[in-house]
Amino acid sequence: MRKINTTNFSIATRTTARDINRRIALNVIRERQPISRADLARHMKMTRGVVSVLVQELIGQGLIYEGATGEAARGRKPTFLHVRTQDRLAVAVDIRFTKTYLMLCDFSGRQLGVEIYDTVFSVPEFTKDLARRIKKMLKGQGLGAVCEGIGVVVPGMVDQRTGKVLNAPALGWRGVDIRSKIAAATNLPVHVENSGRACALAQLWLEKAETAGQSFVYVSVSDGVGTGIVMNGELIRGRDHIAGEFGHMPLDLDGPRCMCGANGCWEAYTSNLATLARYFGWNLSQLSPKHLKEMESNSFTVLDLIARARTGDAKALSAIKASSRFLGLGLATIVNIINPDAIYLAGEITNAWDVIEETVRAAMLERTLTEAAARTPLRITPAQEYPRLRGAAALIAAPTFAAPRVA
Amino acid sequence: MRKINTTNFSIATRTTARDINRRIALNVIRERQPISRADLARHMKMTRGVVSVLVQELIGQGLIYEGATGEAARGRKPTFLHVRTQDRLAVAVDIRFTKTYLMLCDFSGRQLGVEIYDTVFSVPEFTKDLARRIKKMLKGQGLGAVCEGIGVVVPGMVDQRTGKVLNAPALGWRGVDIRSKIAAATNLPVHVENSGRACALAQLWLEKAETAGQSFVYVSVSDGVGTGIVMNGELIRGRDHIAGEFGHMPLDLDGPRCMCGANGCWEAYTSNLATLARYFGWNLSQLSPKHLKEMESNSFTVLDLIARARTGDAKALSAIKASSRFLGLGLATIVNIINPDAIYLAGEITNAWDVIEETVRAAMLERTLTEAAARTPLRITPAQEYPRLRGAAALIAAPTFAAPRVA
DNA sequence: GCATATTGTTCGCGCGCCGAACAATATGTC
DNA sequence: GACATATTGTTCGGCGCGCGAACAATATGC
Repeated sequence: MRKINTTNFSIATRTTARDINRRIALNVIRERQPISRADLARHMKMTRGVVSVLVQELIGQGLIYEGATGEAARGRKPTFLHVRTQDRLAVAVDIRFTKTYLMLCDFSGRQLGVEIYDTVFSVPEFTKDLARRIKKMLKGQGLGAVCEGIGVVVPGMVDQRTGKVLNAPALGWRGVDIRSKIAAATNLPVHVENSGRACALAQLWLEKAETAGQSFVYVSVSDGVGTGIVMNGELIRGRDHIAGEFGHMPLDLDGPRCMCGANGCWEAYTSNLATLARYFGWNLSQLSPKHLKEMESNSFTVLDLIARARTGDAKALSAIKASSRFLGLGLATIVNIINPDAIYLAGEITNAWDVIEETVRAAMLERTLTEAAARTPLRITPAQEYPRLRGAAALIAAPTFAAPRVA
Repeated sequence: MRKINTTNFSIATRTTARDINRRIALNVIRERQPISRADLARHMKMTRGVVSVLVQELIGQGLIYEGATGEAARGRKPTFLHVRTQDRLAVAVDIRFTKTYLMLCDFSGRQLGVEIYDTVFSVPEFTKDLARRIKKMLKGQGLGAVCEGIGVVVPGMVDQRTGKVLNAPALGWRGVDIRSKIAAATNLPVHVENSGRACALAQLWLEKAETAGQSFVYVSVSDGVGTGIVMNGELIRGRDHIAGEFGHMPLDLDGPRCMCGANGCWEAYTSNLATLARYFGWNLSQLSPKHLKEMESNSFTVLDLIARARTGDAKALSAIKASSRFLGLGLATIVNIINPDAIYLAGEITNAWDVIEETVRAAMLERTLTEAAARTPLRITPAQEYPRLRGAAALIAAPTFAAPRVA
């Protein structure tokens, strides 16, 4: 029951029906490939005649191609259709506090190359260096393949529409128009996104949909807590392109100081930093960026903490369990507000899921308003490599498959 | 950039284009009536020829009608079109702790009659009584008009899909299938919704859209805090139809006990009850339903408190300001999570907006992640009568105008 | 060789947008 | 009053497109 926006709508022209059906066909092929025209027609509940034409057009647009012929018990053998993703490339960039991650991948998300190097904080130098690396990376590829854009993930506030980094405290960037700078240096389209939303995009566009999970929240626990909201198959970006920041909802207005400047954010209770602080007895409120840098180089991570807990370190276990409880309390609030089909969980702490699940679930039950809501599926994202980078790639690949705007 | 759900989509048939355009035309007429065919064609950027046919169909369906002829400086005078709403009726029911509100209105939201009576807590008696009152109310109307359904608003958890009241503590109802009971007693279609979401529906479907405000949050501060989220012109209902409960996000995990059973919910800090409790020095944690009942009959409301504050009662002013600060802190979290185009505010406390605006804004700035976000428009809903009842009516009227499902 | 089954293509039909022509209706001007 | 002009609303041929049915292509089993 969506209301039509009478100040900004698209009427249906005589090509609209076909545009819609062609795009649906592309998506069905994408999810069920390899698939024959006849099967496609059955899934779409259309006649083979129409599907045949749709397929012809998609082939003409270079979006799909005919593969091998399949087997059939009787009758003519089907011609399999595949989405053309192998030779459509995207460059993904994930700029983080210590390291910058660079990946080349195709439109299906398959990795073709990864580079990790120390982050350069000076914007001009960073851009120049990045352009050089991308050029080199693309040269390594075969000729047929074409790079269709660069997706950039930044930890902080980003205006996806203008491509500006509003505020990325970890990098010390404020009001940096990173998109035009990289676009100018590489001569490629550039899209910029925040890390939490990027992960949600990756889940939406590059992972196999387990159920009809068209509404979900992605929660990534790392140094901070990044989140992205997907409703009805659409990433929520918001008026100022800063939507989705569950990490900074309060658990206690007078709680520990958070990186964002406020007090008692969820992030300040359940992030990796919070967990380590709890273990080592640090006062999170007094940690300066300098301390953080030292800690990174110190290189004792939550993964190490989990290992200690597994070998019987009671203090480690209690630090992890405390963070898990806060994790669950935050998830309960997400459930009360969004009531999503599922919540995806990522981050180092999920490696201890067998240890913490019970605590997380119990905490959720403490604050969810119904028992059914407390049973919201929690899906641990399998140690999929580089979710942020995959999200950056999804920024480039998604427009090819997105639903056309209608009404 | 919406992803197509490949397990549940609608292909475009040869009538889809017209279905879409007909519905768009209906909505444009609705928002700009009276309007001529020629004007409609200009607004829709279609030829008059097509619009003429669309209009003919809408008239045939009884959705619009031709009115008077308008004036034109030169040339043939236009025939004005109007949406037929006067003789399409809806019954709205708002069941609350002390009183039940019953309203008859047309599809434009115009009130034709209101009845207020003591709430009957026994479900069979309530139903029987309600059916009798509705029958009588409808008899009072002219013959031509037809009632197309009953919208029911319940304070608590409601599954809109099944029509069941999951848990309404104020009424003591749990697992009551109120929809089929009322439907059976009245022989009319019944839709049930939670109060916060109903208010959001009313704002979306029955109020003139000030801007292209297709994404907003409605916050209603009364005994509790009810909220509804509208994203891209669609009310968020969620997997279990309990989405939108910002009222129960925590401001402090160890804060005062809330009606919902958890501690430190936003509601427990900024609701009318919380404000009054602050003024009278009550301990909210220890208030039983019985106390609440007494307080209601006591009939000292937040409106009285505001009056006292205006006449110089410093204690009253400080109680109001304290609630306002918590209101702003909660709004900041809403902004960080949803980043809506606007937030609509309703409830008694908005009558003191001139007094509290500064406090609310300052509190928002404390926790919003960017300054732009802190400037999210706050729209005080003009003392529109009975927002819940209007939402109940919107439940019945909305399907007539909603966008058709495509792709 | 023939019946049968399945895939993929082609074609007539009717729906619906598009553009243009046309009818209807008004105002101004000579 | 005749005529030019302007605007609204209708009609009609052209063409895009889904739909159903017929047909061609291609396989298996007897």
